[in-house]
Amino acid sequence: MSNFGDLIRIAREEKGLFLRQVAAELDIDQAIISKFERNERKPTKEQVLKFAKFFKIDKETLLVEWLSDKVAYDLQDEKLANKVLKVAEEKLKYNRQSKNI
Amino acid sequence: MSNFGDLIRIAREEKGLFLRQVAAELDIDQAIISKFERNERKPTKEQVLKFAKFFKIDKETLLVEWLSDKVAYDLQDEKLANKVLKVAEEKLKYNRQSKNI
DNA sequence: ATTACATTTGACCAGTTTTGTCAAAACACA
DNA sequence: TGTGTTTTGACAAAACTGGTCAAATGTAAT
Repeated sequence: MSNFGDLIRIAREEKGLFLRQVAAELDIDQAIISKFERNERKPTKEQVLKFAKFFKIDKETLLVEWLSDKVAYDLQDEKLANKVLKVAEEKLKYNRQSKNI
Repeated sequence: MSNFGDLIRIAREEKGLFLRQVAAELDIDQAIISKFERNERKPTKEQVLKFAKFFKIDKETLLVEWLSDKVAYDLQDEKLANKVLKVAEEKLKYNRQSKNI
């Protein structure tokens, strides 16, 4: 199962770059990027977009990876996770409809 | 579409109680409860359980309502919400399997 | 209109969590 | 061992949460 960290680590290695170089390019401390790659820290949305641009990864792909990591993390200890996801989906559907009246 | 705030407001009104009274009973400031009822603030998990107990609402029902509000809120501006939910579900499934090896 | 009471709002504080910075430690390997 | 990379951990700054309180607003009866 993929995750945000894997995606950016693989992308970096495919380009043969060091953390230091990516750090300089994106203006993010290399220690933080190291932590991103090991899923020890979650990036901000802005940072996700920086990575997508730099590594030419599809923006949506990376955002979905990042957001789903977050949701899965929030629900990891919840026995009710599946119910929660289903209800959340309904709520989002409902909200979209309400908005478009 | 229901939400946490509606559930506890309806429960309170069915019992004919004032915010002040619920506040005293649960030891939560009435201003905060007012905000919960209008979904202006999210309660903590402990508070959710307090409400469930006091109003005799099924614990799971209320927790699902609360957690799904939170997930839906996090994803409300995301066009990718549905993809995210699907991927998050897979991740949770995967994590549970990995744990039980 | 005034009173009495309930609810809502907003400003403020405190505590927690998140994010960024840095240098030292650990690792890899010639 | 020496060189360069990555990881770790301590620390501070910034952002976010949660609680408290009083004033403002809303509501209904007199």
